[in-house]
Amino acid sequence: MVQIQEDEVFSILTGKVSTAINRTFLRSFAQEGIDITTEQWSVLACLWKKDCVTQQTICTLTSKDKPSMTRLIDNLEKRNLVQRMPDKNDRRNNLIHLTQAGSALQTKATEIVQSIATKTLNNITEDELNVSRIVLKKIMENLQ
Amino acid sequence: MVQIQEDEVFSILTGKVSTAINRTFLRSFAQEGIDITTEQWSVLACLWKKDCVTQQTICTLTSKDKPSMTRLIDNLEKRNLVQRMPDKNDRRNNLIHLTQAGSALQTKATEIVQSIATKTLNNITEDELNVSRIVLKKIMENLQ
DNA sequence: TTTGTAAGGTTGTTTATGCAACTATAAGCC
DNA sequence: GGCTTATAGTTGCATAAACAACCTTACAAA
Repeated sequence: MVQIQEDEVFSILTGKVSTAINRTFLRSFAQEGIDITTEQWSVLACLWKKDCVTQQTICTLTSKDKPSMTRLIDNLEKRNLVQRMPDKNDRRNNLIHLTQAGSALQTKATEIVQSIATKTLNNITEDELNVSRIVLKKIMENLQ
Repeated sequence: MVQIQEDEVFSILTGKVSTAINRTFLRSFAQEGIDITTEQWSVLACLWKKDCVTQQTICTLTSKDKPSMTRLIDNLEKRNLVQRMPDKNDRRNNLIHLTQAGSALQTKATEIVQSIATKTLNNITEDELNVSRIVLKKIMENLQ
């Protein structure tokens, strides 16, 4: 049995790492004059790959629940970055559509995220990164 | 430069892993009839090691900011798990003191956390874990 | 001793998560 | 067709994070 106490792995349990990354995200976006949160970015990132999908689809892609998504989309609509569209084929669905402003953010935001990733992963070797990928994948499977 | 896109490392950026762990925490505690959140647990865990410390000390240990700590302590006081005590030597300080109920949780909660850790890290080798420790440490330094 | 500054905490606002309960629409089954 | 069940989305409530602004107490320097 793996004994966990007081080490770096422990801190992932307490959310230290993710809140640190989240803070960096928020500050970097704000610094560049982009007024969105990390979570809003994660939704936009889905739409930049494939626009006009249902809220449920985005839920699955981002591992968020339906109420969270309702409110995220609410906030993105407030900022005029996306728009809810009715689906003629299934009236239960909202199709989430990027506005022009939402599309326009892609280049800049992607640059910022890339630079955060570069900074965050500085000094970490390709091998270490590959092991981490495996570990993260196993963790997600273990939590299924 | 490390190119980040669409992989497991990416998902740590989006917070997927930490929210999944957080969900597991909440459910496990609830299932065992312990009505605390992950964040409340992280505060209690500090106090179980050393009781009667200032809020600021706990902030540092948990990497949370002062307003977050004020409210966490508020909620822990509501549940009668800790108590704010005045510090005679420096009246700016609140010394946070475990109640009997707060102390009593330690054994059970520690068992639960240990079992979550075991489940979460299932199938991960000692070597992989050690690399992950290094990577997490580097990430925290990079974000410092 | 007075004044400036630093440190510990609190409060307000916005955003987000978890869960439960709810509405509306769709689809399968008798 | 009518009933049941599943799916998509919303709302309410409690908790938590980030940041800014604020109050109180301590301390150091002029």
